Amino acid sequence: MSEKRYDPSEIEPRWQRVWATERTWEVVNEDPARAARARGAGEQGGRDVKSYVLEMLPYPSGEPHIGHLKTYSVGDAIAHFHRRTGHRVLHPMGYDAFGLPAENHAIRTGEHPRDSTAASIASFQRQFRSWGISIDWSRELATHEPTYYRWTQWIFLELLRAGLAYRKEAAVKWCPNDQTVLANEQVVEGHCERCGAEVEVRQLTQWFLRITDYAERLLRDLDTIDWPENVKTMQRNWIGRSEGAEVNFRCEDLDPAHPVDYPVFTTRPDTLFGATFFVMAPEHPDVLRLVEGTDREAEVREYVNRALTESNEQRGDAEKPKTGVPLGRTVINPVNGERIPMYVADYVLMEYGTGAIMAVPGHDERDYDFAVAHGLPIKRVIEDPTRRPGNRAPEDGGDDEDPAHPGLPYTGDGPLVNSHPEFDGTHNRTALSEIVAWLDREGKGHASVNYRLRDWLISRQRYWGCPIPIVHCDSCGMVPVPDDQLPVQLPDVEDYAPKGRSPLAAAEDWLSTTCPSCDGPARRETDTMDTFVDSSWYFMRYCDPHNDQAAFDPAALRQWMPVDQYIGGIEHAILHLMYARFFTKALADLGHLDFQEPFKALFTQGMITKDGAKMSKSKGNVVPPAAIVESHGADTARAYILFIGPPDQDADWSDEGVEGVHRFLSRLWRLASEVADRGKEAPHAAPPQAAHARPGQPAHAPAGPDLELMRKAHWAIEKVSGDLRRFAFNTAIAAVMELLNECYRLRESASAESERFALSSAASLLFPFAPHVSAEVYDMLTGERVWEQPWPQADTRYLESESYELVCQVNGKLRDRVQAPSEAGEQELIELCRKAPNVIAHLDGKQVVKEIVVPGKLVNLVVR
RNA sequence: GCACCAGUGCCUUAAUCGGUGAAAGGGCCGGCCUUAAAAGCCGGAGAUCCGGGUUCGAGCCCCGGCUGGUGCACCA
Repeated sequence: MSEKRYDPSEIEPRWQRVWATERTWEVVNEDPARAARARGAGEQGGRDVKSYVLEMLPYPSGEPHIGHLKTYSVGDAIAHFHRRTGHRVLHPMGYDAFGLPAENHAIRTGEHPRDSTAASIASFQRQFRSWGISIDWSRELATHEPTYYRWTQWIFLELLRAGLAYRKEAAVKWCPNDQTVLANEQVVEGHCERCGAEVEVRQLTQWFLRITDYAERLLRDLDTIDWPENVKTMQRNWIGRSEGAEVNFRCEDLDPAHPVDYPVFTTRPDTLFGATFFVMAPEHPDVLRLVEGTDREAEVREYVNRALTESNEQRGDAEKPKTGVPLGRTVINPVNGERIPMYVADYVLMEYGTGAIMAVPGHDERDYDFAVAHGLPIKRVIEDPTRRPGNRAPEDGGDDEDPAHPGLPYTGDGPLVNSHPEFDGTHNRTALSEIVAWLDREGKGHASVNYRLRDWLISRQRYWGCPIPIVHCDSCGMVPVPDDQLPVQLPDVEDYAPKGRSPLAAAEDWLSTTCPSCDGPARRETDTMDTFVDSSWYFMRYCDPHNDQAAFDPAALRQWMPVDQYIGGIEHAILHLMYARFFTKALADLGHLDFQEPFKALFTQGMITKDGAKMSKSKGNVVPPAAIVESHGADTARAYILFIGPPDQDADWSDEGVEGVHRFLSRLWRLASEVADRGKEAPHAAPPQAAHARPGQPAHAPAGPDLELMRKAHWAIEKVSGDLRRFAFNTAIAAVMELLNECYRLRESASAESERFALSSAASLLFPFAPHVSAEVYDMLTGERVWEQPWPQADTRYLESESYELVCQVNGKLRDRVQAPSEAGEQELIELCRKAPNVIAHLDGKQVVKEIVVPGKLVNLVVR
């Protein structure tokens, strides 16, 4: 027998060279007129139907890790499948090159971030090529290149001109370790998302993007896109829409002639009559004014200072007892004129609503805790319809319920009580809208919607980012850099170490400039942008990557956008995916685009773990993809990572599993060489193109082992096609394994022609997952290039047969099996079943009370 | 605490509409081949988290519980 062995180190570079020299995966933009015609042609436009397949761009740091291998293996499988099902596929690659890791590396080593980033990008490029990913390299970009960030700056200025970018002083999250501010989204449980340091609060003047203007649309349009439900839910929660009312509480204590109205936001205006006190956040600007010169001042000052210096984590702990101090002032409840005492307490947040709340301890758990701790009155204003008077609440609450306030706090629905004769007895949901209407008529409040989403803070006091194109002039103030002077280039600096201000402030030559407006002396803005700004529009740049007149030509975007299939990690469910949607909507409003959502469909892949734990350098359990490619080849690495489990779920890496997949590819290759050799001895064998032939007449009607093999092959075609459409790559690969097992089982008995057909079909189906060995095997068997072949079509005649095995059940238990003709009717099937020997035995002396027939499957006789 | 997802051989996964005796790979065991081993080929053992319900029939649907994961969490 042949001594040849499956050798990926020889096969893989050979096919990679073909794809590189022939530029197989490049697509060119069509001229707009033709593109418009193609769009008009609609779905059946065949080759002209575009498909934009995109994986989230990598952050180039060090070399690619196993997560990258998974992302691009998934994306490449989809890209190949789309190509072979008649789409023009755009599948580009780029690098999210600005960011903290490169800068931190520079601080440690002095190596310029540009150099370390370039080295890392080179390593990513090398490995992506060695994995055989089908990328259109002609569109490659990196966000740190001036040719790219010039347009990032232009977009910033567009947003500024539209009033969507602004500067304000605010209490912001500050990372003491990275010495920079953070976006809300980058603070995880009070710690910096990147370095884990505990985050502090600082008052700083910072740049923001007005994403909150888009809260409603970001929420609503989630219904228009094909994304995983859990990602949509996370975005909905993050946006946090609450419907309620804004209600004014009047304070006459300072100056009765000039009362002050303090608005509060509440989702429960139906409980207004139960408000027994009023609480302000420690940051509320009026807190100190309200106590100035009173005997409360000292205590309040002390409390506010303590609250402000407390870490987020300490303050945010929901388990912490409710603290606060009285202000010695009162406000008037607008619905009943009652004067209720004012407090300052740190459980009220300045950033949400108005920074002040009405407290309804009878129907809110936090207010209840506070009232109990401070001896404040607790009033029931909503009856619990399920509660029996005198009865303890069932099970829970029986022990820890406060006997003084049975059944409180109660947050459910029910009729109003103790409120107002007009509302008592009305169901609270009805009363709610009536009370809001009444407030509105009286000018004491109005319906209102609140969002949890905050504006996006984009300033970073760091070096390695996109400079903000603004100049500060003593006479003109803040002046945007004119478009024709972009980009504002990032200068070189000596010292990257953060000192609480941007390292750019030390670049004297760069810093001092002239005002574009008055030509007087001016200083440049020294903050850089959050890297999420860079990645919020890169998918558009791919459509027109070399344009030096504009960020992109709208006509180019019309050809490719939106992205048809976006692929990336679930960790970007909120940050990147929300920001990119915001940019798209803002740019659409400014007339630069004509679509509202950037990513039509999203696939989020799960994490690869090792021994159940996240891979990390500190744990020493990283599996570098390069090592697997080296030892087993890229095809094995790619196919294994897709075979390991459903791609949207986390999966644990196993070295044995890699061996198994390698063995599978090896068996495919070996049997294919054997069959190809056999074919040479029998040159008259028909070229096995049956997979693509119309269901017409086969050369001969296969029978016996040939028929079995043909059936299995067509079954696999059907199975893999369906699995690919639903991203079930693991089961698709398993189906090809089954097909190959069948090829081995029947290799002595089936004809060379059938074997060839089955094996070339297996290679064709495997191509999206293991392109090199599939191309090799297909070439050996057919002399054709598999990627130029259309996706195989299952011949339905092989999927059904003239007879099948009918399952005969008695009382739901399998008793026998008989052959039944496919076209047999129900009565015929019942007769067949009743005649089955083992069924007769079980029917003995019993009466059949019911007959259940599932055509094509079974007959169940119910007896008594 | 709330929400979502998941529990199938030793491990990782599969099982369209509820319809056969639960499938694949790895691991393990045995056989063939070999002087022997590896590789290869052939074969084997081995599972639906627990308790109820619906049904002629439940891994699949419903209810309750247990376990694990993820997200959110003082958002008024």
